[in-house]
Amino acid sequence: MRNAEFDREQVLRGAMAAFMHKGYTKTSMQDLTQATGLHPGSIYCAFTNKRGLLIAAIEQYQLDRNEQFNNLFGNGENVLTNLKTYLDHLVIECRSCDSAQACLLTKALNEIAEQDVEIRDIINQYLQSWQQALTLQFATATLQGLLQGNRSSEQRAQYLMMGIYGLRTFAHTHPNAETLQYLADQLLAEVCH
Amino acid sequence: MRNAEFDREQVLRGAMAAFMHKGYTKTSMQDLTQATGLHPGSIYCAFTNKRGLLIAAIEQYQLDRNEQFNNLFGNGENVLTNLKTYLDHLVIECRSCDSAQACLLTKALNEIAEQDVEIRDIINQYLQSWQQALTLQFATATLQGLLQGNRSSEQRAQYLMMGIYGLRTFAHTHPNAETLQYLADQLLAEVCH
DNA sequence: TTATTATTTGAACGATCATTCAAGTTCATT
DNA sequence: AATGAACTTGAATGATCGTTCAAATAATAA
Repeated sequence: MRNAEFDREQVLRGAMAAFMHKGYTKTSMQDLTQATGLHPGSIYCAFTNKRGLLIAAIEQYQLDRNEQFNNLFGNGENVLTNLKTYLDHLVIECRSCDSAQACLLTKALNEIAEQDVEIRDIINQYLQSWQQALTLQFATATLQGLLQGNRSSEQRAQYLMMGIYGLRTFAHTHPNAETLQYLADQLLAEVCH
Repeated sequence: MRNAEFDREQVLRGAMAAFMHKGYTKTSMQDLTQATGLHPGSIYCAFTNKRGLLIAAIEQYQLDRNEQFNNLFGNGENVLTNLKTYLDHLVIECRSCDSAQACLLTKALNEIAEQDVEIRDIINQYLQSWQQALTLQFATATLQGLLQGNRSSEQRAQYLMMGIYGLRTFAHTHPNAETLQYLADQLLAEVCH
């Protein structure tokens, strides 16, 4: 017997970065051997093929994002304050124009959703669980009497998801920082109304 | 001397469809010869290379969309009615899950914005002019006293653009028709407030 | 008609792609 | 120490990629 020598998380974060930078199709195995530090044979041994590496990278991405999310919203603070912080972080991320600004889930969804049903379903499942986590936050805020209006928590979460998707795409068009911040603030105000 | 035999618009619409279906990188020249009816040599003679064909297809896409836009908003009707119709059409387009649902501008922006500055700038210019057309509609509506609140027309247009981007991505996650329609209605209500 | 110039054709090209595999290496188990 | 199963290595593979080009064709100008 023998265990793998590489650090799986480190390898997947390298692959994540490569996929986010160039997109799935344009990222070659040569790029991936460089990004992961693994030789082709090792990648195929551990992840079956390039597609398997993408799926594993997407899973790791979701795990990382989930941890961030829980760290922020699990602090016992006011839900609305946390939402504000959450969107502010998003704006900062969108402003730093490096490739890590992209969300791997939506990037892959846009690129290969129509070509690969299995990957599309995996991504949709992750996005759905993300939306449910937001729904839960809105439900908590509702119980605390922090929200106006009579929309359901699910409706608020759906609208916020739509807004986050939109903000990310809007950021690609290179607006100035104030515009992005304004849109985020407007979105938050709308979703709490 | 001799003129080209093919119908340029027809060729570009075929290329558009291919690029929207598979994305730029995944669309092979073989796909493009089939989609356009042109042989490789003719494509290279007319559009320099695959990239040139994409640029021409993007231009044609913008021309087509622009014509649709002007046909709708140039009818002299109430601006808000037209905006409602506009978003309803968007929802229908998002619901029909065929590849034409995607916006070629945002699809290409997502895929190659970071890799190709020139194409990114071209797309951004078209998206900007689209936003300006919306700004003009909001300005008209403001003059007619149709809008509440004191936000600028440009701010409303930016928010609507963000919403449209978001709605398209959200549609990729396959929500039911009512959810999409709800989000569109909510977006319109918000942007007019 | 003839000369000229542009387009069309489609086979061929080198480059690069994802993938494979046989040989070498390593480590838990015996 | 010996065994054997699992991982690593990296060159090699066939397939496919975008692109080229010389020959054939067509249309305009002289």
